[in-house]
Amino acid sequence: MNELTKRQRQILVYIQECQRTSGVAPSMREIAEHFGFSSMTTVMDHVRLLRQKGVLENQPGRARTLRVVSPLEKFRSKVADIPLYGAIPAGLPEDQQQEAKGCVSIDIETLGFKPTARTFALEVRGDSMIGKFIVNGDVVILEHGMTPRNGDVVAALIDNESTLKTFLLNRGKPFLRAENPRYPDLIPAQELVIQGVMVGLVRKRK
Amino acid sequence: MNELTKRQRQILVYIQECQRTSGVAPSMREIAEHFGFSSMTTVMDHVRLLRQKGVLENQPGRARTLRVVSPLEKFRSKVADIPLYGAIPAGLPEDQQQEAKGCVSIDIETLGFKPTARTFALEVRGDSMIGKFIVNGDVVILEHGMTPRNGDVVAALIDNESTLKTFLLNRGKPFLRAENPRYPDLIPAQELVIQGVMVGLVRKRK
DNA sequence: GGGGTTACCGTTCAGGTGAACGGTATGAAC
DNA sequence: GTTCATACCGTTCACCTGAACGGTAACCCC
Repeated sequence: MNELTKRQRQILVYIQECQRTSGVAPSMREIAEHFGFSSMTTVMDHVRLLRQKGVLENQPGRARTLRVVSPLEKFRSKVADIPLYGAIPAGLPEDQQQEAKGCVSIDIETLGFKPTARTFALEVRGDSMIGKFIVNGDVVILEHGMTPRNGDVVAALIDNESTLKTFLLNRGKPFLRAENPRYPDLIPAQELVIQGVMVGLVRKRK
Repeated sequence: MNELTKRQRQILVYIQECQRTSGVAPSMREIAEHFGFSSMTTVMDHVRLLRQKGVLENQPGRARTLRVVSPLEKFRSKVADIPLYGAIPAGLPEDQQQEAKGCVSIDIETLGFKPTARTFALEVRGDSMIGKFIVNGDVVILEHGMTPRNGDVVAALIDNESTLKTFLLNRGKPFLRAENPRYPDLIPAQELVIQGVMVGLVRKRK
């Protein structure tokens, strides 16, 4: 009895579709029109059943408040949009999301961190950071203006290009180190601009 | 001139807040009530200005269609909710999101993969997979029922617990290998149940 | 001081909208 | 064959809602 019928599933999918494409839930009449119903009651019946089955919510008496309830609802947290830059030239992300080339959307619970206006993402090129288990193609999420702790991964501006390094405190002095035996650099941090501190990482299947 | 005034920002934030908390945009009168306006025109004026400045959209003539436009709008793709299991006992994720302990929400563009009902996430314990640059605390996203390719990371059921291994084809025969010199196991894949193939990974700051 | 912008008020109206009335047809279950 | 759930129709009503009318006050800029 708690199973959805074919028609009910169609209606649920349509409501979901509307929310995703236009961002707004359909009105009862719009649902009727879409399915060719000539009566409002038909829609009301379906909505009532879907609500009884716990897969749909609405605020009575108010327009367009239909909302599909997912089983994961109770776990879902806020989703943040983080701009993905191709490369960060000297300007730092002050002038904001103008030259973003993409967008990483992820919930803040999984990220373990509430993004700010100074949070951004970069795609990793090369394997200079395999020592920190970061590989080519990974997307790293960074926070600009954050004070790095010893051992943190940071993005630094080297030769007009963002490069990932490990931030180290050696006798109180900050240094940057590449995590790859082929590049055993150790650069005094003062000489460089630190663009951001790594706060997260996303990897997709190769 | 394209800057928002304090009042305009307040109204924009309120609209955003409504969408996030109740999932529905406020009506003009609800905005008026919230700010103590006794006239509808006040709200209409603000909405008109916010629309002119390109930070707000609405579908004329239809109720509750206010939508905040983000600068990242054009890059944003659909966000998928993936159940995060604490552990997967023998049953496999057939019985669905009942015993999920969390939810990973991420956009499908970043994930590089459109999740299905058989997609799930696991938290990595231990460093048996550091050879594949997967560390303790990482959240791996897996697809159940997918055929693994040579070298793919898979979750297998060992001693009633999900363990990550590398899937290898050795002279046509499938094997599972732990990516840690301390565990040089090489197990014929037939003896084990492969619960999923890794399709993504999320790491948060330690 | 005049013009432009912002920020409000009060009112009216047409139409969108949820909700409820009562009805029919179909198929599965017992 | 009766019962029940689903799936539709047609209509009406109150009120929510967007949109537009015209007006006032404050502020900044030139």
